[in-house]
Amino acid sequence: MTAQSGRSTDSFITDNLAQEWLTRLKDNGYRLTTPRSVVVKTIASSDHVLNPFEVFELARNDYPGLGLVTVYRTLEKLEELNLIQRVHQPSGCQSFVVAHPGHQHILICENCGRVDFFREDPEGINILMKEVGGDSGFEITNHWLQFFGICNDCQGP
Amino acid sequence: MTAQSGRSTDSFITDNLAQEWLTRLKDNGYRLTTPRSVVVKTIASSDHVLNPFEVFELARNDYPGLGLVTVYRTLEKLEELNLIQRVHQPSGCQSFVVAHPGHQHILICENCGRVDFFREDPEGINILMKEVGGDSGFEITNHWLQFFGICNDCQGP
DNA sequence: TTTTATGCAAAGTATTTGCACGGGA
DNA sequence: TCCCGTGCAAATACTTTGCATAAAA
Repeated sequence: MTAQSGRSTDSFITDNLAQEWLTRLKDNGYRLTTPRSVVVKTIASSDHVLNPFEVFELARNDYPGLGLVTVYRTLEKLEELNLIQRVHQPSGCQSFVVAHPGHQHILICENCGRVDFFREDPEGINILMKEVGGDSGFEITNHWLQFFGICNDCQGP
Repeated sequence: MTAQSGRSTDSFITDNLAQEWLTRLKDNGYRLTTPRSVVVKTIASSDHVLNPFEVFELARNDYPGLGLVTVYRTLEKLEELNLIQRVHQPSGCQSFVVAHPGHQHILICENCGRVDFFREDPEGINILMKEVGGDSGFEITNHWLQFFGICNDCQGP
């Protein structure tokens, strides 16, 4: 897989998202710098999972002087503010994507890394959680549900 | 969390499992050596997730000369033969546990790493998979469902 | 006897930390 | 001006590879 920005055709939304993230950073006492906003815009405008090096490569198109360390440090802050979330895949768990908080679950394209989110059927999962807890003696606190597949663009002709 | 073997009181079962794994290794052209069987027995007799270093520490109790590299190489073979599976947790995905193939899903104690497995309701998931696929245009090929909680032994008094 | 497995040491890879300098507020 | 953020380089953590020796078959 090659790194792609996957920029939405409606760039107004993603630019707004980047703006919102920058405000959140500022509100939390962090400064607004050029390298930081370039990294923020790169991630906020992508609907693909990106690992730190992919973010670095993409962001360097806009700001060649960027250092990989700054990418790591920015990812750390965005994750801390719950603006991005780490994505676990069979190949590893170094990639990040725009966070979708609440009871949303991720859907990942195995070919290109594009992600989509869906709201789970809360009843089904809750029933399953009770059953599983009862059988095992565990007190269930959390769950992960995610789907893998092939997105529309990656499906055959 | 400290590494624990979590050996079952009914050690007959787990000794059998280790024996079965050693036979599988042999059938696949791998030799039966002391370091290898010590590693195999360590993992096969544990119901906790274990990372390579934890396996190393536990196995060294039985065979002090063991090298960490042998642990890595044995884990590789056991994973390849689908006898163990990698476990993904918020903290990372370096840990392994006895594999439960088929439509079984994992339940992990956030405190001690003990695992249990449960069989999902295939109907419920299939329905959800169809819904999710339809909405997103993805062709769903696989899914992950896992629960986190506190096991019986780790719950308050 | 032949060939695989082992453990050490070295090399990779991924990520974090130390530090002097530059830029934001 | 003050002090946080940056990029480089070095350090660390984790995993894999090269190689001579030891052990299985």
